[in-house]
Amino acid sequence: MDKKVAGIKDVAELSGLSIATVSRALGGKGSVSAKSRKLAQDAAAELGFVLSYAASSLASGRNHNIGVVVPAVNRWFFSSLVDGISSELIEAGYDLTLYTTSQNESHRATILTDFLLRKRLDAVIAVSLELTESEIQQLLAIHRPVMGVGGALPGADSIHVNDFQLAKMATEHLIGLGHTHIAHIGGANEYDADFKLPLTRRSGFEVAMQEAKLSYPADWLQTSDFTVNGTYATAKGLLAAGRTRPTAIFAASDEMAFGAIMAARDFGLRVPEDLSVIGIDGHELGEVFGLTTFDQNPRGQGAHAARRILAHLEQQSPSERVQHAPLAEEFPTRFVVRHSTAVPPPQ
Amino acid sequence: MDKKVAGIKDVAELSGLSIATVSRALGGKGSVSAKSRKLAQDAAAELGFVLSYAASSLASGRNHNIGVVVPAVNRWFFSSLVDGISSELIEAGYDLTLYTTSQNESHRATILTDFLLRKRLDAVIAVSLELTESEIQQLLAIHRPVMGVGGALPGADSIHVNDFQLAKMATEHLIGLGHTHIAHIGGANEYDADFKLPLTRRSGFEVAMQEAKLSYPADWLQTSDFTVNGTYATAKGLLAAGRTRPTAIFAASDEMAFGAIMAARDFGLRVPEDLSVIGIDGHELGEVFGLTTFDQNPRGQGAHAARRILAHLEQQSPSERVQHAPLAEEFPTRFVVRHSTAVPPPQ
DNA sequence: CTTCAAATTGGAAACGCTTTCATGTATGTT
DNA sequence: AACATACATGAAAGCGTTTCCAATTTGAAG
Repeated sequence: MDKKVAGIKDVAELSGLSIATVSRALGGKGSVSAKSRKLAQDAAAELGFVLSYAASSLASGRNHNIGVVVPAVNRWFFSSLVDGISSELIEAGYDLTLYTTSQNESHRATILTDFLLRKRLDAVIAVSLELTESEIQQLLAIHRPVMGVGGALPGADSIHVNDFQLAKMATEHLIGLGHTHIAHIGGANEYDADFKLPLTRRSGFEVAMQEAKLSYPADWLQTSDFTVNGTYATAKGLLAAGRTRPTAIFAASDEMAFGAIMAARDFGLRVPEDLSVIGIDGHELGEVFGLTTFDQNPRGQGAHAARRILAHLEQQSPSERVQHAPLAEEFPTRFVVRHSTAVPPPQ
Repeated sequence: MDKKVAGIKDVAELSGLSIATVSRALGGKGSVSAKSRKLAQDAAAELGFVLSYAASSLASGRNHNIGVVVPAVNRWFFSSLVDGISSELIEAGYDLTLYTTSQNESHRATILTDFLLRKRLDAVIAVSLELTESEIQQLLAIHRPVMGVGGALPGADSIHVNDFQLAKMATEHLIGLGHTHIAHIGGANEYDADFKLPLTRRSGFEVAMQEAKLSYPADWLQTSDFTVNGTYATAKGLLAAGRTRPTAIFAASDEMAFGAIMAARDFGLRVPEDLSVIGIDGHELGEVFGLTTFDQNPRGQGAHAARRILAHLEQQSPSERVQHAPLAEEFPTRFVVRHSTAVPPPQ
C-alpha cells in the first residue's frame, strides 16, 4: 500500500510546474518566481518530498559534505575542534562526515582510499594528521580542497599554532618567576607520528632552558601519553619523595598538567606554593584547576578552518576552482595566567 | 591536460571486461571469477579509479553511511559514544555523518528534514535526543532504521541504562555507609528536554531517601549544567561555610562529581573523610579522582548500538526489511567503588 | 561424450536529480 | 512605440553506478 516515495516528478505534477522548475525552486539555484517557488514547496510538503542527496550529488557534482579526520573524538582537544567545525557546517548546510584514525592504525590507509577518495566529500579537514604529499595530491587531483589543522600539510592550506614558541614562552614564564628547577612532561614518541607536536614542544622547552643557562637531570624530561591518567602516573614518579624535586613543571598539554596537579596533591604538595604547573591548550577544566596556560581555542580553530574551507568551496564550481599557493596560517593564542604558577618556594 | 577523472567505463575498457563485471568485481556484489576480479582491480588501480558513492547510492539505494545525532561532541559522555560508534562503523565500511544539535536549538528541526531525511543515510543513531513519534515515523517511512541511545524512542529500537535504578543505588550506597545528610546535584530542568534524564536520576535519589526515611533541606537538591565548571560553582554554594553541610553528595554525573570534589577541596574538606561523593558515568578521570561511580561504558554502548543497527541493515534490502517490534534494551553498568565514599565523619 | 545446474558475463534499463539550451515573457530605455 | 535586457520556464541530455535478464561458460555427474 505505501506507495513509492515521492520523486521530484510527482511534485512537478502536483504543482503543475516542470521538473526543472521544481528542482530550481527546491534547490534554490536558478531563478524562480516567488509564486512558483511556493507552489513547489507546498506540493513537496504535501507529498513529504525531499531532494535526494545521492541524485543531486551525482547530477551536480556537489556533495555538501565535508570530511573531518581526527585521531580520536574522545579527547578534549579534538572534540572541541569537531564541535567548532560542526557548528559552522550545519550553519552552512553542509554535512560532516567524521573519521577517526587512531582506533586502529591499519584503518588509516583504508580511510583515505575507501572513504575520502570516493567522491562523497567536497573537502577534507585533516586534524593532526600527517598525509603524505601523494595522498594530498590524490585529494587535490579530484578537486577536493584539503585543510590541515594542527600542523602544516605539504601543499595544502593549514592552520596551526606556533607550538615551539608556545612551549618556549611557557617555559620562560616559569623561568621569569624565578624557577631554576623545571621539569617537562611531553608526549611520548609514539605520538610523534603526526606533526611531531610533542617533539616541537619539547624543543621549545629545551631552547628556553638553554637560553637561560639552566640545566636539569635527564629524567626531568618525562613523557607520557596525552591523558590526565597517564600523566598522573608519570608525575608521581617525577615527584616521588626522597629525591630532588623540580619546583615547576611545564606540561605539554592541559590534560597533562591536570594529571601533574593531581599527583602533586597526592604528595601533599601545594600548587603553586610548592610546585608551579603550566600547560598548553585552554582546556575548560583549567578554570577549576586554576591552571596557567596558553589558550589555543580549538573550538575557534575548528570554526575558522570550516569557514576557510567553505569560502573556498563556495567560490566556484569544483573544476574551475583556483589552485592558490598553500596558505599556512598561524592561529593566535591567549596567555591565561591563573594561580597554578608562582615564584618558587624559598630554598 | 589532466583529463577527466576515470570512470568505471574506462576501467572496463582497460581491463577488457564489461562495465557490469567491473562493477561487480569492485563492489564485491555478484559473482565474479577470480581472474576477472584481478583484471578489474588492476585496471582500477592503474587508473586511480574508485567507485563514486553518489552514483552507487543512487543506483543501489544503499549509502553505507549512518547518521549520528548527539547533543554535543565536546562532552565526555557523547564523544565516548561517538568513538565507540565510529570504530564499529569504520570496521564495517560505513561512513559516519555527525550532527550536533545543541549548539543552536533551531538547528534541530533543520537537521531532521534537511539532513536526516535526504536519503543520504541508511540509518540513524539518536543519542539523548527525543524525536517525536512523527519524526520517527518519517524516518521509518523511508526505510531508515532508527536507534535511540540514552533513552527509549517511541516506536524505535533503543539501548539505555536504567537511570532511575542507578540513581537509587548510588543514593543507597551512601545511605548504606551510614550517611543521613545527603545532597543531590542534578541536571537543570532546561536539560530535561531530552529523555528527562536529570529528572529520572533525581527521582531515584528522592525515592531512595524516602524509603530510608531520610529528609533533607530543599536546597540540598541542587541543579547545575552537566559540566565540571558549573557544578564546581554549585557545590561551592552547597558547601559554603557557616551552614549545615551534607556529609555526602550524589552527583548526577561524574563530571558533576568532579566539580563537587574540587569545590570540597577548596573548602579544605577531605574526600571521603569529611565528604563522600558519588557519581554516575564511568568517566576516565574517575581514576585519578578516586571517584566511586557506576560505569555505564558509553564507548561500549556506542559500539553496541552500531553493531545492532548494522546487523539490521545487512539483513535485507532496505525495502523488504522486516519491521519488528521496537526493542528497548537495557545496557549493563558496573559499580566501581573507589575512595570518594566512606562512612560519614563522627558527629 | 552428453546433459544439466551453477557460475559468469554483457547489454541495457533504471536510479532521481541538475543543468544547458532555447524559448517565451516581463521590465526598462530612449 | 520599438528595442534591448533580464528573468522564468520547459524539454531533454546527462551524471556514474547497480542490477535485472538473458546468454554463455564451466564443471560435475552420468
